[in-house]
Amino acid sequence: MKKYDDLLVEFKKVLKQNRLKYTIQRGVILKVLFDTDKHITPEELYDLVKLESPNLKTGIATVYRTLTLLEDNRIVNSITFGAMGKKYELSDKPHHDHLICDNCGLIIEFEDNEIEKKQCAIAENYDFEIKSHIMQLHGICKECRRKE
Amino acid sequence: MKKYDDLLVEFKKVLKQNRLKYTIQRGVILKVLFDTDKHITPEELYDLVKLESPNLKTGIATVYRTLTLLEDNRIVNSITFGAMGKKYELSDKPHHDHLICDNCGLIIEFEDNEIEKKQCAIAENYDFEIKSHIMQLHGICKECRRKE
DNA sequence: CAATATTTGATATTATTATCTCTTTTTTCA
DNA sequence: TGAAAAAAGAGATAATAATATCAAATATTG
Repeated sequence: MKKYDDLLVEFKKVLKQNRLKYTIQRGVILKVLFDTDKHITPEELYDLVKLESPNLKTGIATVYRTLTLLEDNRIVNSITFGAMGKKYELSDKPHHDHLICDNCGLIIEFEDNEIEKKQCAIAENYDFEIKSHIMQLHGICKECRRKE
Repeated sequence: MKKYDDLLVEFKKVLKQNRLKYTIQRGVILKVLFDTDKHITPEELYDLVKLESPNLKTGIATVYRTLTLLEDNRIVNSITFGAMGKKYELSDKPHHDHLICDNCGLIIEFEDNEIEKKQCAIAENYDFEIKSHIMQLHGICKECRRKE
């Protein structure tokens, strides 16, 4: 887990590279993401940002825009739930994928190097420059199966 | 590729299993999906349904509902594009995953048995009953890289 | 500090889902 | 069978989520 300062430095570097500007709003959003250790919806993040700096009057649009920006630059990643929206998390952990229980919403994280390698090989095969990937295994967790 | 009749039988079986009803609207939506061989948005599907049976006055809500129903039962699958919506396709091809160009939207389909096996092993390890999975490799395609 | 480019918040627009009443399909049982 | 009765679906539309637009405000550059 990176410290917040490192994360901020990385964010600023990314901004510079893309000729984008560092703003207080972007800083606050990153801070809140750093302080939150679970997957979070844009709406939840918006509420936390308002708590963190009430006098800033940050708009919801800025939250969405910043999340997209952070995701494009692999600083956060998201997972999509069938119908109902997306949840975001910082990418500051080693890369991992997700097992998702379609019944109760439980999320289990895992990583697998072999699969990662295979993915690279596939991309190479199609002459694709791979930037990121999404892998989600959907099903029913142990607990939910027990209840049925 | 299955024939439409087989597909319809499968659909009706699924409906029965879930104590759901077969309706003309659902039939038409399945038919249009069958006749369309590329990924399609709900909006596009809606327009095609109106063409297919103009006198039925199918509502857009029914299209969304039916897509969700079909997806829950693995008869169609969808891919999500970062910001802008989802696209659907019939699952009647052998299972495959997607390479997606984040620049031009190109979709390349591929399959890989080794990865599939590895996924099953992971699910088993966490005592998860796996129902489906999503794997997307995002990046920039050959053509787009050439242009840059 | 001035010039330039980018970001922001407010709000309009679009996409998707929820609600509610009326129909249609399925089931029940004479 | 074949009418009800029961259950589920449909369409219209309201509500919510997410994105686009645009004028004013804020960063960056030199």
